[in-house]
Amino acid sequence: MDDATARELVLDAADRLYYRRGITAVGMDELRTAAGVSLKKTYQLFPSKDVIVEQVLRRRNNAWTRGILARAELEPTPRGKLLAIYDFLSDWFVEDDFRGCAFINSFGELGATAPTVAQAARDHKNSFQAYVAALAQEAGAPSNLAPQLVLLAEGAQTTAAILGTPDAAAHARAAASTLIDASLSASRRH
Amino acid sequence: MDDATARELVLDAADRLYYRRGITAVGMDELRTAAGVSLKKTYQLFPSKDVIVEQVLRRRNNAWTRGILARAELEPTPRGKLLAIYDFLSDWFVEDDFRGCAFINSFGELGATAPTVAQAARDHKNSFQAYVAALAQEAGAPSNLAPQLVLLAEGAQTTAAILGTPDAAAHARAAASTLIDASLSASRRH
DNA sequence: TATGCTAGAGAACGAACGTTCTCGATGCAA
DNA sequence: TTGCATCGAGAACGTTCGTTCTCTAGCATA
Repeated sequence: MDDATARELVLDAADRLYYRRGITAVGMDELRTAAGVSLKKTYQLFPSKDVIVEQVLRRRNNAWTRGILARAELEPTPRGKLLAIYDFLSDWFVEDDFRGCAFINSFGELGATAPTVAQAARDHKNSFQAYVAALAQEAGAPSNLAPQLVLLAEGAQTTAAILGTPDAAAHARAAASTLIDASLSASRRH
Repeated sequence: MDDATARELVLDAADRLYYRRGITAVGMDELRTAAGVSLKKTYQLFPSKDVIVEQVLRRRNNAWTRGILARAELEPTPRGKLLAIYDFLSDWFVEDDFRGCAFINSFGELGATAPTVAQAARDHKNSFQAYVAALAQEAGAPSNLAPQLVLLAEGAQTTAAILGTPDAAAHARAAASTLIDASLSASRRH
């Protein structure tokens, strides 16, 4: 088996299992079975479980960014692109295996003891903040709008995960729409 | 030593350690040292670690409710009481040992494998939702305001925890103020 | 066929966990 | 003082984890 495909098999299985059950709950033995890659080869490709976790989180961040961007491309206006974030969340929340934001979950699980996990969560949230801030500026809104929209997205993810219902996406979208309108009309007044 | 005080010592120490480092990361041996209660006595008072976790979460929920209510009592109007939520968060976020919402963290850590932990998180979030909904109704707002305000509070907690900065409380408060005003003026128009 | 090489299955290892057990010390009733 | 119950410290137990090691089967090459 090719090294590259083995790497991918391991990371795919790790992502699925870690997201569904938590990182600590999934041992290397179970990962090996799910990936179909021997333990020996796995340790040839990755020096430790920590590194697998790190790379899984990096892939998750890329997938998130791609998903958000793909949804935004369907919308012509900055306002539409901002609201597309919540449409993206809405689609995600109804998926069978949705279990919240992987970064929030892994931060809660390992953030206090594993600095690389905490850093990955910070990086992810910072890059999302930057994305929203760029869109908000493009829309002509003052700089305090973006952090507010981010809070709605974060809150929607945790609420949908814990309560197990997807309603939070619609609530977040409605609130975001209100905040955007208020922000733009306020900036027009000055 | 009195049983009641021993119980309290154990739960106090467990709460502190679990919150700071995560539940799985804290063993019974460390808990015993921190609490100053022997392992034997601890297992006389609690049948298992799971039960300790359960009671710690219950106490956390009570403390949260008391804190929110105490802040609300300082405000005469429903609108003020709603915004007091974010003042409460603001005070909390700047505390040295703030590390996010214990329920979100423990849900991320154990929600997938420990049903009682997942249920405790659900109960906590539901009771908070109900509290906000009652206040919003008292303020004369339509029923879609409360879930939006809740999302801001949840998002602020995770954002402040992961980024390590307390700014999220102020952003949430400003957004909440905007949403309340928009909601009340909209309901007056109908 | 003989020989080296690779790779996978799973045993092995040391550490850490939750939980129970042992043992010696202590305090108190008679 | 003696006997007895209680208690804490920490050893012990069985399990699970991450990681490494062993052993065997298969395969390419001479």
